Amino acid sequence: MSIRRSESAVKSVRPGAVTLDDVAAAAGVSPATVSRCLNNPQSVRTEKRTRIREAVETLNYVPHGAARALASRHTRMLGAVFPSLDSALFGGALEAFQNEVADAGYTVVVAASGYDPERERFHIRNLLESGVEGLLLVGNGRAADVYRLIANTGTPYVLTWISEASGGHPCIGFDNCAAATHLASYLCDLGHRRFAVFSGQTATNDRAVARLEGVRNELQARGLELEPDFVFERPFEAEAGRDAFRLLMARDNPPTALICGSEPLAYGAIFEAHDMGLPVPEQMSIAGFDDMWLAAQLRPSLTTVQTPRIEMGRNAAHYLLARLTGEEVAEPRPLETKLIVRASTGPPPD
Amino acid sequence: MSIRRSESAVKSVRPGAVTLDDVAAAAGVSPATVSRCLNNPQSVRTEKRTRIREAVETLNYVPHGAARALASRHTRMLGAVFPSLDSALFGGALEAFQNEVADAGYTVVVAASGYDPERERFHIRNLLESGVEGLLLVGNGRAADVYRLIANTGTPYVLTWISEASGGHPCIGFDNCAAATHLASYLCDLGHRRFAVFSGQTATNDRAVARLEGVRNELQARGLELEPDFVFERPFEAEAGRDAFRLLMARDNPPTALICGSEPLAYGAIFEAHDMGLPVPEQMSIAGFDDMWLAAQLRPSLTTVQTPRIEMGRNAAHYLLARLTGEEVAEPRPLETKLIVRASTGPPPD
DNA sequence: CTGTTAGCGCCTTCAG
DNA sequence: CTGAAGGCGCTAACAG
Repeated sequence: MSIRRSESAVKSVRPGAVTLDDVAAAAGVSPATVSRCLNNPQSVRTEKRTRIREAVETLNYVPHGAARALASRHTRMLGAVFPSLDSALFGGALEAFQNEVADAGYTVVVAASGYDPERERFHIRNLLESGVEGLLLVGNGRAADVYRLIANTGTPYVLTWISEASGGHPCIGFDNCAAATHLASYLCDLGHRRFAVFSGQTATNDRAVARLEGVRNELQARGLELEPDFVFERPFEAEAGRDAFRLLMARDNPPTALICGSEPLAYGAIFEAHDMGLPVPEQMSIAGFDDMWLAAQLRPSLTTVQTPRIEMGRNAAHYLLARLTGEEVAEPRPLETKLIVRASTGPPPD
Repeated sequence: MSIRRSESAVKSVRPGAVTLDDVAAAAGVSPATVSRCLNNPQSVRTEKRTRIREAVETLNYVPHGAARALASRHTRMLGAVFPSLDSALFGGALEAFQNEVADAGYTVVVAASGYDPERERFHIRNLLESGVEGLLLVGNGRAADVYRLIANTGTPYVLTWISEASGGHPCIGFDNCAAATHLASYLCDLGHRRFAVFSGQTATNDRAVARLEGVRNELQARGLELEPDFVFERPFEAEAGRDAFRLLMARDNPPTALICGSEPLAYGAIFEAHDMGLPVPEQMSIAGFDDMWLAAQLRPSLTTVQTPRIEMGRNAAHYLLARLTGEEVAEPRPLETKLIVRASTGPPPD
């Protein structure tokens, strides 16, 4: 994360670039008229408009974003910092976000934090400096000074993947705790009484914390308990799910149901169970979180909680864009999750 | 893709933002000194440096990127346009690219084209306007005028996922044709003589074209032929792989080996074969392309071509950054691919 | 509808 | 090592 700025200056990025003045000269109008023509064509007489358009064409004029931004006080850029980008989870949200934002003539500056608060802060600062007019973040796991930094620039922001952050931050997401509770409740109803959880890293992932809490709440409400020995914190990878599953099954008196805080962990558990010859769900029910495409294709197919990742990306874009046009924007309501019951869960073995 | 620019102006993005002049006043030095202190601390006496740093802290000064870019002619932004972002394929490359770029103090502007040349052109133009100093693109499937547009701004660019584009564009990638040939050769050596290919859409994906050509070349060299009926162009989704596989197996005298131009298509084929009760590889060998994590976890595990997506992202970053510092950069050499033989391929049934 | 006039906030010579 | 001065390319009032 060390910044090595290039030692010395470099030849200008756009050496003899053609400017708006060049276009004006070529079209025989004033620079101001060209500017208008570019930003609000209707306000320019048709004849001049076509002349200007021709000049733009022949000169291959490309407006200078920084100059435009400086004068207009609009960068037309939105920023997004995701924990990671190498899966369809945040990738899907990013793609949806980008698509919406592009339709409004905005551009997306993106960064990946790797679930590291320090890197997230670094990136947020960079995005703010580069002038993003709005910011999409994931979750609420960051220090107060980061919010102060954002507030200081007056940049609108939105927290995705959660539905209510203490401190009154605008959120576009779902209730992780409730979703986990719902899943646990379903499993309890099936008759399970001993549970394991494969969780994300609670130290840097408040969604993981909430999901774990949701499970605990439900168990407690039923007079059950989640044994510390049966909770595994792991990175969100199938391989990690396999490892954890192996450890879990080596314990005395293993549980009959496993709740995974993310889908790759559940995939790994199912794969490992398969390799161990342990029948799912007959000997062990396994459930996940997110409902990626693989969940429905696996055998057994995975019971999981459907999570609105596309919707979050899209709605976050709409929210930020609305804030930028000065609209009064209502506090977004939590998005729905849906329990998708498939073949990987069933009654416990008698 | 219609642009609806917000009707009317909006209150300034950074209303009463603190400027470099404010910092200068607070620190009792000239603006120029503050600027130096920010960009080249060594050139300022230690005492003033600390005074300036304090002022920056207490005032919560955040530099104004657009102003800096306009004056210095450096936006410190790089652009990237990928076909899609909702999988670990391009997502992995993006993440690697972003990480490298961030280490150099740069920021990444990203867009997804959805494999649509028009949208790609639109996004490339937008990125150039927003001032990216370099551009990562995928493949070579675009009209000449897009390259002219880029050339006109003098922006360095690099084409990833391919190793040589006609027209002498700098490329950082691998030889899709050779990789496919290699894979086909391996299957021929196993004794297969009748092949099917599940390909990407050749109209908008030059990597898919090259892979198809690679297979054709090898077959031809062996005196074999790829029946047009056995070539399916599909979007890169498992579901599409399932569909195509069902169609394929409904044909008279189906092939004994299937080569998939992307891994999701291969996953789908394997899932469908499983559901049909068709043993893989005994009755049908199936191979893919990319070696994502699932390839090794599937049963049967997938024979596939490992593709350097992380390396491409990272190298593209290094290449562009080097070009920006004015270094003479050698034409990058093609990256390696590797045939990973697993359990989904074997000799044809007698 | 169009041209003129001032900057936007910062960097970067150039003197000192 | 530091300050003063000019301008990067464009937009946004303001007149006309």
